[in-house]
Order: sequence, then structure tokens, then C-alpha cells
Amino acid sequence: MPTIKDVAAKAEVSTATVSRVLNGEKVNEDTKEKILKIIKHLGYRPNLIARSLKTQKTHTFGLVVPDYGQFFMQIAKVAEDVLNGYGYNMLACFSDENPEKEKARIKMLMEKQVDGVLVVPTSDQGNYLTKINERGIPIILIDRMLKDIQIDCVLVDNVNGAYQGVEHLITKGYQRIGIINGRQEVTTGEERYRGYLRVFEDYNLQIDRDIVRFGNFSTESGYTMMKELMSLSEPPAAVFVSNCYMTIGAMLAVKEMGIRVPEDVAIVSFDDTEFTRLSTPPITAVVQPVHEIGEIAANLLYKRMCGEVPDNPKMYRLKTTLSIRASTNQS
Amino acid sequence: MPTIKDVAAKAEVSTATVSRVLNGEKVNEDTKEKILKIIKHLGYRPNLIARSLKTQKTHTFGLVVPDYGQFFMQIAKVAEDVLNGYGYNMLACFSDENPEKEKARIKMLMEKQVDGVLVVPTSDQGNYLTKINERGIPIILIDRMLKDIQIDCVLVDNVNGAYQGVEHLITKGYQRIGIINGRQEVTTGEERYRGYLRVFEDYNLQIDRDIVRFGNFSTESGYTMMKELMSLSEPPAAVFVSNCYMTIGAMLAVKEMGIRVPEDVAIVSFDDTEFTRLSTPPITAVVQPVHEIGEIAANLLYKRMCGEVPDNPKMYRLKTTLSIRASTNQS
DNA sequence: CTGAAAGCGCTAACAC
DNA sequence: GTGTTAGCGCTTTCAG
Repeated sequence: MPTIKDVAAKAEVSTATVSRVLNGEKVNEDTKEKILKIIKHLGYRPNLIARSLKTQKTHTFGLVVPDYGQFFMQIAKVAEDVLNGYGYNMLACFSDENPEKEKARIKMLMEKQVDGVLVVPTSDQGNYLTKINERGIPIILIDRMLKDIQIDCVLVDNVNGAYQGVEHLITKGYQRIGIINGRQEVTTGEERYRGYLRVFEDYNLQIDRDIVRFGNFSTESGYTMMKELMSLSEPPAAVFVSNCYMTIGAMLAVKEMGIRVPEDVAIVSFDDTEFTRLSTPPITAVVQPVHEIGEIAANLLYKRMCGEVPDNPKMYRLKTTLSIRASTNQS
Repeated sequence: MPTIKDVAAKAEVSTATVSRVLNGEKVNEDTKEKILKIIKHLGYRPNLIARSLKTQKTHTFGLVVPDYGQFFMQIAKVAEDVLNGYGYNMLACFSDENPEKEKARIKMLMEKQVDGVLVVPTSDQGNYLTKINERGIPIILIDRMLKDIQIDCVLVDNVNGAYQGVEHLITKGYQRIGIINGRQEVTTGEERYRGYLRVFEDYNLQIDRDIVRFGNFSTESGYTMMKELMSLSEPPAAVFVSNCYMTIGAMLAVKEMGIRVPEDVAIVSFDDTEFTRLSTPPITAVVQPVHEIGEIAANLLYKRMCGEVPDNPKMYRLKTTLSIRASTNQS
């Protein structure tokens, strides 16, 4: 691999001059031409590692997601696209919904000197992040927030999103409404559950704890919990499933059991995906503005990395919408 | 951020000694203890950028995929998991099925000095990769191969996979079998088409060009082509869809049109996903050993990065299996 | 407009 | 077992 020295030598100029043309600074037109030609001829590519060491900027951001499933990768894709446009690259890793692993990944990202990080936290505690933030490395939370610290985050109004979904079921005449929820140690789980409870409160209805289940957001847990629910002597008439992966599992369960949707059980999914749209029947879903989430998070991160934004933590709470489909259409 | 110098100063040793404990080399137990304590106390983290500049190893690999959809991310996940175990991190990017973009991404990865790259090429020409490979940066192709150069790759036997799927349709008594294929400039498209053709040849059947369609592997193109196919005056009795994204689109189309599967049209999908398994009806699928692909590719890349493997290009052609489901079960 | 020189944070001979 | 020293490839004052 040729270095800047090789170019300088061949062009009979100093490395400083080569560096200047590389960085678009003012240089005599002729020498510039000459240098450019030599660069091309040698196939020279600047070593970004060396540049980073000097400039203290890697032009790389970290992404830490629980998994590489559809939901998070949709967000990741737009975020990467946006930040790519600003010249940033993405160091991606998954935490497996495991706080220890998450911590290890972030530590590694720090050692790799990323300029910022986008993270979907796996618990509601993130105290260890403050040190990082104080060092001037911006961190933006996506989808879930933290309870112990104030930090930038972009997510949806989970409480009202869930409320909307559950209320729709009530409007449709369902009374015995169960919930398949995710981990409560994560704010999406806790908030969506809160929305569920609030509907019952507002409509002055009783909750049956038997049909309230907590899983871990995975397809498997959705499957297991749906099986349990529908095996009850008094199964629910409708189920609110609190994320897209669990919805897939839940649908698998009912199909295996030969249970009809919505005749035997109605279903509302938090999250709208190709699956909910194409399922038979199509599933009523609380839809998150996925694209917007990614875009806002990426732009905020960019501004933070440029130091272009005041220090106080920003919080974006986006609204969800409800897409009503056949899975709640009891006739 | 404290540096190795700060640690050395505080411990009253040279930076070399600190470096030694960092790298697990032999150092007096007492001073080692002392240094470790100071490191902890200062919250010192080695700057991997600096280390990389010196060692010429970044312990980072690049991943270039056409998109962040289910299929590629499943592979990416296991690859990252494996390589993480060896201490490598993943710089991920997508090429959007665009050869120019792919080239740009790889160029960038080179500038970032990745130690190796995993790529799903977006065309069958990859001449520009040879220069890189010659510089000692290993490149492993996944899922698709290149026609103009010999280079490591791990993929499946697409011809026989498609053959298996189409032959199954014939066995089931279908005669008028259409195909929704991907881009032929990509080997998966070309090979799967070849498998399709070969069945007709072997069974001495005529092909009707009207029901042979070429899209671009996307959900949208699957949707469009299925609509076209089923709007024909003589629509196919069965359709072989050559990747998982197009299968989703195709199913959407038939549902919208009120066409029943398999009664009105049978469907076989190349690629098995949650969608094909949970669809109504479940879809017969050619299943790729996704986990194995990721694992083999990652391990091969690792060995290459260590220089542990002879120079000649390796090619892994894994076998697919057929999962027969209701979508081809004409009764 | 250009060059000399220092230095980013680390490692690795080479001496001691 | 430990310190000295010379870079890795680049950017960036500071002179000229």
C-alpha cells in the first residue's frame, strides 16, 4: 500500500502539500494536478486510521441493537443511509437483549473511538453511559428510554399506542382481553403494559391476571404464551401482543391449535410489518413511524457529533397510528 | 481520556511496561498489580485506533449486503457472532443491489483498513476485487459468485435447489409452471433459472415464455410480476418464486386478487423464512442452510485473516433441502 | 503557496 | 524484567 510519503516523493513536494490537496485546501493548480495524477497512478488511498489518530475523529458511529430482526434493521437502514450521507460509517453489533453484552459492546465501541452511538438499551438502567456522554461522545437512545439518567432519545408514545390498540378491541365489543407483553425491565414493555391497564381503568373494567403474560419480546415467547393463553379453561376473546416478533409467534400458536382469528380470538399487534399486513387474516396493528425514528435519531446524532446542539437532553416522542384489519373484525 | 502515558507516569514505569501488561506479556507481578489498579482507577481504555496504526491490524471486518432484510441479516448475525468470538468487529453497510454503491462501500472499507470483508456481490463482475485480494485483504463472497474472477465463496447449489422445487411441482401434477426470477446479472438469478429450465428439459416439456418473468429480488417486483402472471388469459397453474422477498410480494398479489393457493395457483419459494412457514397456506420452500453459510464464511474469513490457509480460492457449495407444505398440495 | 517538524497513542526491537 | 527509542501514516502549526 502506497502512503502519502510515496506520493510526496514522486511528486517532489512535501507530505504537507499532498495532505492539502487531499483535504481540498488551497494549493497551486499545477502541483495539484500533478499530485492528483500521481495519486491515481499509484492507486493511493489515504489511511483513515492514521488520519483518525491525528484528528481524533473516526467518522464512525456505533449501533447497538438487541437483534438484527426486521424492526431494528429497518431503523438501522435509514439511520445508516442518513449518516452515510454525512460521511459516517456504521460499526454494528447486537446485544442479544442482554445488558452485560450491551455494556461490553459499548465499551468496545469506545475503544474503537467511535464518534457517537445509537443504542436500543436492553434494560432501563444505563448509568454507565453518563461517563461516556460526559467525555463528549454523544449517545442517542432509540425505541426505549432509561429511567436512571436523562439522555437523548427518540421513541414512540407507547402508552397511548397500546391504549389505542386495546381501546379498539373494546370498541369492537371484546371484553376478555389478554396481553402478551415483553420484558418489563425495558420501558417499551412497561409503557405498553401501562397503556393496557389504563384502558381497563378508563372503561371501569376488571383485569384478569390469568390472561396477562410477560415474555421477552422473542418469537418463541410469543408462541409459548399464546399457547398457554389459549389452553386456559377460559381463554381470552382477544389478545394484545406487544411487539412484532411475539405476534409472529402468537400467530404460529393459533394456527397450530386450529384456532380461528378473529372468530375464536382477536389479535392486535404492536408494530406493523410485512407479516402483519400479509398474514391471514391481516392483523390490526399499532404502527410506529419507523422511518421517522431512524431519520430523527440519525440527524440528532449528527448534530451532536458536530457539537451543533445545546447540551440538554432531547426527547422525541412520536405518535403511533392504528391500522385496523381483519384480525379484530368480529362479525 | 487518559492515555498509556498517564498510566505509565502514575505507576512510575515506562509506557512499554504498561503496554506489556495490556498485551499479557511477562511483567513482574507486583508492578502488574499496581498498573492494573491504576488503569482501573483512571478508567483508562486503550485507544484501538492508535494500536491499529502501529500493528496494521484493525480487528474489524467489513460486511456488504444488498439490503438489511431477513435473509442476509440472519447470515450476518451468525458471522458476526463467530468473528466477535475471535475479537473482530463488524463494519456493516448495504449496497442497495447497486454495483456502483457496492464498489464505493468496499473502497471505503479499504480506507478504514478492515482486515477482511464479507460481501454479497450485486453483479457477476468483480474484477476490481482482485487488486484488494492481492494486497492481502481477504474477501469472501456469500450467496452469489463472480464470473470473471476466482475468489473464495460460500453459497448453495442453486441449480439443483431450484430443480428440486420445480420438479416437486411436476411430481404433484402441475404442468403450466411459471417462474418469478431475480436479476440474471447475479448468479443466484441465473443459476436458479437454469435449474428451472433443466427440469423442463429432463421431463421433455415445453416452456411458455409468457410465464417466465425477471424482477430484481425485491418484494415489490414479486408483487408486480405475480399480478401480471395471474392476469394472463392463461395464467400459470404453479409459480416458482426465486427468493424470499419476492415470495412475500407474490403472496400479497394473490391475496389482493382473491386467488386461492394452492387451488388456483401453487407456489414454491426459494428461501425459507418465518413468512413461508407461517403464511396461509404455509409455503413449500427450498431451504438454504443459513446458519451454516454464515458460520463457514466467518471461519474461512478468520483463517484467511490469520494467513492460516493456502492461497487457492475455496468454494463451498452447500446443498439445499425442500420443505413441502400446503402451498403445493393440490388435492 | 509550500516545507520542516512535531506529535496523535500505541507497539516492538533493542539495549540494559 | 524494564526502559529507550523509533516509528505506524497522517495533519497541522509555524516559518519562510
